[in-house]
Amino acid sequence: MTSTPTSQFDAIATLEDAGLRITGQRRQVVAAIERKGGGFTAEDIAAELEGVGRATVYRTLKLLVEADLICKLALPDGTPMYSASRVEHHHHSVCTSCGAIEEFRDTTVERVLRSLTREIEGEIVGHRMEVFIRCRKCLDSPSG
Amino acid sequence: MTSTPTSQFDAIATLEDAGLRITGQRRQVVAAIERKGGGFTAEDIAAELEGVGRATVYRTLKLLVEADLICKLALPDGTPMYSASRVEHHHHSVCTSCGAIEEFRDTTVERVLRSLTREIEGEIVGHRMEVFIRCRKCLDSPSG
DNA sequence: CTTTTAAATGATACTAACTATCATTAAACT
DNA sequence: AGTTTAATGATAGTTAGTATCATTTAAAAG
Repeated sequence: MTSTPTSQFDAIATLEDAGLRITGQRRQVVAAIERKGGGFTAEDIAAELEGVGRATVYRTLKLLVEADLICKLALPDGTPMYSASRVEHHHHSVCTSCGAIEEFRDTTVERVLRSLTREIEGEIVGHRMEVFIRCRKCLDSPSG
Repeated sequence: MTSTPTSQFDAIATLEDAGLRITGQRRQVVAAIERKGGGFTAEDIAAELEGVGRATVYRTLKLLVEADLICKLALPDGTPMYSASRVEHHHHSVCTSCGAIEEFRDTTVERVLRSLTREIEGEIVGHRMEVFIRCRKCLDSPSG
């Protein structure tokens, strides 16, 4: 038995707990996200689910981001990508060659933020950190 | 005599050194950026410089980003912002209330990246970090 | 200085990633 | 089953850019 990284039922249950209606479309979006390995775009999902309107896809992704069930991040040029969340308080590595997105968890990032509390005027309410990489697969490929 | 944080002549000289032509439009975009305090959008610049075409504004901003003379960053919702660079290897704090953007320099961030070298599969080629805050001015204002 | 030439510009149209509107549909509570 | 109100989808609009290409102009050459 393998682990269930992001269970559809978790996501659906979380939406339900938030007082939202569980519609067929929302189930389909959640299921489509689970089928994706790394990152994906909103248009990926919209193209895959022809029976679900584009507006609904965007609305559902926004709900999932707000519920911390998925993350919205950006490539170096600003192109938005989404990624299913597996662990809390993580950050992302993004391969600039193949677009693969991985989560990583590093407590030192949290330590940096605490040290910034002394350095930054004002109250820290959030942060974003992305590390851009050339992943092992791309480095090992013939085009190296 | 006050310091010249980002001198127009620096930016123009850098573009010139890169073998680019120094046009009136590029001078105007650089001058407009210098007049801005914190962050700004491409449309801010385009609206301010009616004599310069929108496409040229976007093209020039891209050149300046590539030359590390300005940074492109994003608000929590992904809205892109630009900010003139004053120091190297810095990161940004963005006030989620008033949009003020400040640079900060923290060597611990660089230390985190070095520690990630051991944790992340692949080669780190870049990173982005933004800290979202409520700035002192907004915290101190009546609406607190 | 004038000529040359290739880079830069601006107008226009286009794309990507959303967001607003609003009539219609359907969860889910009773 | 009936009611209510959230959710949907079609459409149009917005924001942030990019592509095309005829025209202009910086700057190198003569």
